[in-house]
Amino acid sequence: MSHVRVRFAPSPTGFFHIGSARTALFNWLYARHTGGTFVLRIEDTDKERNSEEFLNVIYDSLRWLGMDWDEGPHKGGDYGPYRQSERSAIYEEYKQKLLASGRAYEKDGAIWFKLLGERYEVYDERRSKTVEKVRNTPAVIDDLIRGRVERLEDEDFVIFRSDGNPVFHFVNVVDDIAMKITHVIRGEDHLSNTSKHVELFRAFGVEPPKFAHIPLILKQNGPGKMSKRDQGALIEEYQRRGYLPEALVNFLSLLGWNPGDDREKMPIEEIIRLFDLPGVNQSNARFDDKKLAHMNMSYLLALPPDEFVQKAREYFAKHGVFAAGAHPAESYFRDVMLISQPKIKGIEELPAYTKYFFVEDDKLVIDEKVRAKVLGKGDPKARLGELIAVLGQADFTNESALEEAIKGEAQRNNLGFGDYQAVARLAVSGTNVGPGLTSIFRVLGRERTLRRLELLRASIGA
RNA sequence: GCCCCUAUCGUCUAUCGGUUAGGACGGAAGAUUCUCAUUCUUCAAAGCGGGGUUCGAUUCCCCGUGGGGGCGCCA
Repeated sequence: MSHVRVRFAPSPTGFFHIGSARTALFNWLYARHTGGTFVLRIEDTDKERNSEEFLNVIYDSLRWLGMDWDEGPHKGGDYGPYRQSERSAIYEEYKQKLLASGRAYEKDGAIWFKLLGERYEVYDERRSKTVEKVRNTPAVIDDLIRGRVERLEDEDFVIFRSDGNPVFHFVNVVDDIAMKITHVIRGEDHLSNTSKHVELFRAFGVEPPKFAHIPLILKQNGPGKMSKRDQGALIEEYQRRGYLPEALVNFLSLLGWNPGDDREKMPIEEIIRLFDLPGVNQSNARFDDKKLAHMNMSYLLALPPDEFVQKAREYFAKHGVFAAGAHPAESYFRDVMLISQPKIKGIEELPAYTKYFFVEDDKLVIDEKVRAKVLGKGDPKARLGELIAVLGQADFTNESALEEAIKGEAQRNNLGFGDYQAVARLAVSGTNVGPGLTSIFRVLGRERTLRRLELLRASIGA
């Protein structure tokens, strides 16, 4: 097969939609799978909404997700420029071709594409007016996912607005020709438009590329496809919330595609190796944030310690968790994060989950409901006293030594570890959930652990 | 209104005519664990309806129905 060239052609709207990300991903995967070229082209013909900021949203999101482009902005290439707003001369040239061959004409100040065939008039109910139609033969769309699709294009359509700017259908086709695109992989919402595009390719005397219309992502609740307003629709939201891009990419790759067996969690190299267009589903997929969250947790648990701590550090910094000048020591922060890693489902849980590690002992906030519950049974004051006594000599650098020490004390009093766990946890963390108790002890250290135990004991009335 | 695509557990999906219809998320129950989470075990849960084709249809075809999309001087 000749060299594959695919493109992702977003328009800068200020958002990066999850559906766009999936379209980009399938293009990128196909390019990487075939050793082809992934082109990034910016469709910014609509001058109303267009700014550097909006462009950066696209670049940032693609980079964050790990989709590097081979040609495009910041990269260059032999078929530039890669922003449609800079390609006017090329569009003008192609417009002249159509004008010269009689396949375009002017009407109402706009330039229209002319279909071939006998003309007739018919009343259009939807637009409630009479329109001119053409007895055309159906365009044949050779789709790698849908198979052969025929669709009749029977009305001339505008290719240049009266303000002189070309429209989407025209620039899309011209650029695909000029950039020698071999495979057009895009959402199914473009399938009906494809007949226009095929007509244009033919009018330019060019064989259309292979098409692959991928299923859409439907909103989780309610009818219709996912739109910007829907919960979970924007890539930047996942970025902000500390999702792992590898997890999001893995999840997205499985929305409308699968490797043909039961594998789900796969490294990107594996996905690239297995991905192919004929394996893409034909029916739309409903978004499922629970499954994404699970995938994210799965990746989080498997993250090497250094990387996990790095992610946590970035998240804390980005969200200003620590007041300026109040950053904890690096090794302490690391210890806290690493004992929390196996317990959480997402990076975003970390600040709340670990907050008691970063307050002064006497400023520890105790959850009142938990306090009432824990102190309401047994003899908490006695247990705290026993703990304080035994922990005075224990080795705080060794979690199993701590555990043995507490178990030994429990045995002497005919009790179990559990009789100490809840009250001790309340004392050091102010809550009833968290990392292993002895992990908390080790990280807090003897001095702070004992102080917190003392503080709680002192607060309990005789 | 016209046109196009589509249809397996609640959700994502496997099955390339013959299976006790499999897996995952979510749900339920249980086990493990110092809490929580993880992990493990078990359970409930599906072929939209009607016609064909065939010895045999979830699988192929047709018609309904449901779902989705398109029909701009938006992209």
